[in-house]
Amino acid sequence: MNDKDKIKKSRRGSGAITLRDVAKLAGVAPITASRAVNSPGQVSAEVLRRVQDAVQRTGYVPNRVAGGLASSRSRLIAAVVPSIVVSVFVEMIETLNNTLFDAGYQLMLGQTGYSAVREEALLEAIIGRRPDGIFLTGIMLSARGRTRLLASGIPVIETWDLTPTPIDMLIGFSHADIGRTVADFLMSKGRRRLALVRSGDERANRRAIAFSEAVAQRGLGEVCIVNVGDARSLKSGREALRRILAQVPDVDAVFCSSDLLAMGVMTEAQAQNMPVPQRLAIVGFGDVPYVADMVPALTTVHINGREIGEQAARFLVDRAEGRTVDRPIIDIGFSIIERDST
Amino acid sequence: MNDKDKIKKSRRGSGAITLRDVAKLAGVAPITASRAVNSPGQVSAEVLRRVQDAVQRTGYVPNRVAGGLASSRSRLIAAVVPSIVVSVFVEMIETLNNTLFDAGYQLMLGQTGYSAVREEALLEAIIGRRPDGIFLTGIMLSARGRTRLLASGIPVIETWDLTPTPIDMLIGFSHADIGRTVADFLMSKGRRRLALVRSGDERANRRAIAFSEAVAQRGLGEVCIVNVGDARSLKSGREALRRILAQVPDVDAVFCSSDLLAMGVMTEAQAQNMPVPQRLAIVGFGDVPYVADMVPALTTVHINGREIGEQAARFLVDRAEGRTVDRPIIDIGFSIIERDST
DNA sequence: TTGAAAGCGCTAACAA
DNA sequence: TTGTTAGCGCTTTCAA
Repeated sequence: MNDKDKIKKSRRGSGAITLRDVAKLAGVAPITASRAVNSPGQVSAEVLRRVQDAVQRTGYVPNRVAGGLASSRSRLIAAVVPSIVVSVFVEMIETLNNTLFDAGYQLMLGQTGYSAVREEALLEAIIGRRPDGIFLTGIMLSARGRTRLLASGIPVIETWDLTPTPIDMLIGFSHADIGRTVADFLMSKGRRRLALVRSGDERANRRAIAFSEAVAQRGLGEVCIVNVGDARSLKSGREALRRILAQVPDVDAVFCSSDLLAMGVMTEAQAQNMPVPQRLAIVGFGDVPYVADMVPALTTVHINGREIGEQAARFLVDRAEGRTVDRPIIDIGFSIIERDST
Repeated sequence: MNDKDKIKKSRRGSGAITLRDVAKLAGVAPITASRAVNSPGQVSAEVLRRVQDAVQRTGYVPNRVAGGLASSRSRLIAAVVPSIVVSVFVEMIETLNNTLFDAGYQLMLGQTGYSAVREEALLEAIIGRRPDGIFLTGIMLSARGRTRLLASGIPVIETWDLTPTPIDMLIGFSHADIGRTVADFLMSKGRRRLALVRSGDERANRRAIAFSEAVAQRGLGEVCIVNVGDARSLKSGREALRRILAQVPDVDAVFCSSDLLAMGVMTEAQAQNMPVPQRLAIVGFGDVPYVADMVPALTTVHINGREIGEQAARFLVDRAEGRTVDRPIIDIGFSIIERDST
């Protein structure tokens, strides 16, 4: 077959090998070549061989953009995350990405940086790409955002929180429950002067409120709360403990919004010769891998990010392929992993 | 204008609002509506107003997939990372993502999990999506991979390493230089019994070799090297120090492949009552944010991941928009940040 | 400044 | 099993 050179380049287009080129080389119609590539079972052995041969010789890679346009299936899933630097989300995204990839989907990543303006722009960019599904970290609070997502008709999964009114699917857990449970846990250990270090976001706020209420209910008075805002660093944890000690010198337990803040509190406690857990109990949030191996090992709230990512991927793929998801609202819960810091 | 309801749904397609619908509503041709949306300056004020009004009323979001197919510009950049769980890459990816987004590009993320098979599949999936650029963490070593990338004609940037034969653009630094420099640094501090804890990858290997050679040149004998493979956890750092101590009880300095491993070594040293830095000096790699605030603060090799991400984004966008990049091969260097652990 | 025509590269629908 | 036709929703090209 020496008609290989017949391939002509048109004035438009990328100039790359197309399905037409492959079909011509194999001596079949484009649609037959398409079937040979995408559903080999539908095609005779002879045709399959010839097409595969042509693909080999040309180095043809199917253009999924064109395929997506024709079939209205992009095989693209978009994920919205506040920031991948926040390690508590990283394993979730990794698992989401890998599970999707194994199912033949690609992940498009968007970061809001906890900014509403950016989130708005991101949503527009995402919907414009017509992904087969959208993964949201957290609940979509903005009414405009909800409306747009609903109008787009794209399957959406909200995560990392609970709400009675999800846009579509949901996998999360109760932040209020966590606040309450950790407070009860610490009080059951005999701690009486509780403090809390929180980041600025809404979910941390709800944990903080529930924590305070649980403490108030037992008549242990006000909880000293330090809000570190966006700064989710070890350093801000250290500073936070200093601020707490200035206000409540006899503090005996601190619940932190993240494991990193907890490490900061622990570092500062050690620097100030306050033995952990004897003098000060510390509870983190997230259970990132390394906190189990610190000395002392950190007690923390475990969130199964991998399971959220995997389950979300499965839901999104099911919906993308036209299957209905029967129980698409899941409370995945949480657990307190008790280690040496309490 | 009550011809809004004239919009008919064809049997194919997603059923979403299209540019045609908007054009019809505004009483102009589709191409005019396209210009009003994409280059408002090319259109009369009256037309602009009518089209914008129609966009508002319909909630139209342009389909970038179709636009991309027509213009052969997807405004998508693909990034290949070993794993986003490895924190040393996270800031780079975050910055890459944000810089691209601000320039109007979306990031598609792919993880190889350090697996060659996965990398191969990922490359195929990526090229099939015809992104306007490809970001690679590391150098593409596989010949097949290089060939495919070259054949695709897509701008490629390799990072995090140096090579005389990049596929296209490159931003990196020398791992051999790092190994040598850290060895010299430790020896200049009077350390004589050096050890090294490394992960399994090729770049860590090159740092290790150069480190050993520099030590051998000064006649200080064999360096004890522990390879922890894929396990980049704090725990494996702890185990590694135990193994080193079994072989070289009088070890006085350890260079680690990552800050996390270094934290593990430090944790184990504290657990064994070996004062850091008096008895044992520790050097990490990566300078992830929190190691500056630990006690003792970690001396480490700083890699400017944010700059790599930002510069790479700029290069890729330049090339995507048809500009040529004049010096597309950059050695970004590294630095040793001296803190309390040495 | 505006528009008509002709694709981009692929697949759904229908027919043979 | 294979092929023909007609789009998917947009933009390029060329013309008015």
